[in-house]
Amino acid sequence: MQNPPQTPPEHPAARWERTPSWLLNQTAHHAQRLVADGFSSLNARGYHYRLLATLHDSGPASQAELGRRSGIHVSDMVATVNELTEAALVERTPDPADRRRNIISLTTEGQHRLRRLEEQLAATQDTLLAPLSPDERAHLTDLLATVLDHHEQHTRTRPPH
Amino acid sequence: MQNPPQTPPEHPAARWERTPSWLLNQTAHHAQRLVADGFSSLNARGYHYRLLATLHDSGPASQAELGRRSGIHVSDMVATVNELTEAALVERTPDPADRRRNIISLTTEGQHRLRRLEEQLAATQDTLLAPLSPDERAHLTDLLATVLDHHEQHTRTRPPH
DNA sequence: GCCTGAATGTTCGTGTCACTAACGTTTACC
DNA sequence: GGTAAACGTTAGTGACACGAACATTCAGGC
Repeated sequence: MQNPPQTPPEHPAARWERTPSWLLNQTAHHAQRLVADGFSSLNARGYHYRLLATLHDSGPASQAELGRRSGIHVSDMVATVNELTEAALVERTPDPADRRRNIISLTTEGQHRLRRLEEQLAATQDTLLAPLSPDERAHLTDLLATVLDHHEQHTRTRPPH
Repeated sequence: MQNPPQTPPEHPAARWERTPSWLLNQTAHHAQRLVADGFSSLNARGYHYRLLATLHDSGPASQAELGRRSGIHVSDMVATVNELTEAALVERTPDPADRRRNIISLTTEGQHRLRRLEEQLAATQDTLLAPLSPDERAHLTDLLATVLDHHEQHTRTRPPH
């Protein structure tokens, strides 16, 4: 049901198909599928990468803190840490200074895996933006960032931690 | 991305936060939330709008055909039609010419509801793109459409019929 | 020091979108 | 007439994002 230029009669592309939110969601869906496919070839999914990257960027932390940094919900964090622990990519150690907390840290294996996921992700970006020139890619990124930033500031009345 | 001068200090934005696929997904997520919120104030969700709009655009059809036109999976179509039927926005009539099929058609109420959803959606677009100028909005739409078209043609090598 | 209130980790459940598998019925093709 | 396809339906999965509840542990006010 694609609408090639020569689609004459019936469906000249419904109006919602040119709606920014629709374009955004559809494009994001394609992007997500590309990313997910790339990740799943390494037995990972989005949350895994996000957690590993967050750990690599700002070091070991409690699950709650990691949730804040990565944007992963605390309850999803549990499962994510479980999975990564089972794969030995991450370590869960009780915090001696605060017995409520677990300290999550990257293992060496985890760092390796992160690197491979990152390569995968970079390759995916290229596939995703294939039809755009470098200038267009930059412009798209800028526009998206502007929109995103705007809405994050409007929804995130986040208390400093 | 934007490093607005006032970028919060703590986390200098992990690298995945500048990745096109990330920006796309996050922005789409905000968009989807805006849309969903707007729709849910009218007791609807995305599939409802898509089905109503598809019906309005290309007229009554079987569920399978509507699935093809709207991109809604056949099995989800069942639930969507159920819900809309229950709300009397749509009618499900057995096709006398083909007893496998149901013919789904818009009711008058359904047309009204569609109009209200459309108004909602239009308002949401404006909220979504608030930080962009008209030119920027058009450019963003174009870029997204380009990417989307490219990937739709690449993934949809679907046999027609 | 005690008590209250907050934070933490955890389990369970919800919602949306997308998609797969299976099944019975009905139609179409050869 | 028999096989293959299409149709509608049910049920289930997966990813992502949230909410509610709960027990344990810590921290601040008094």
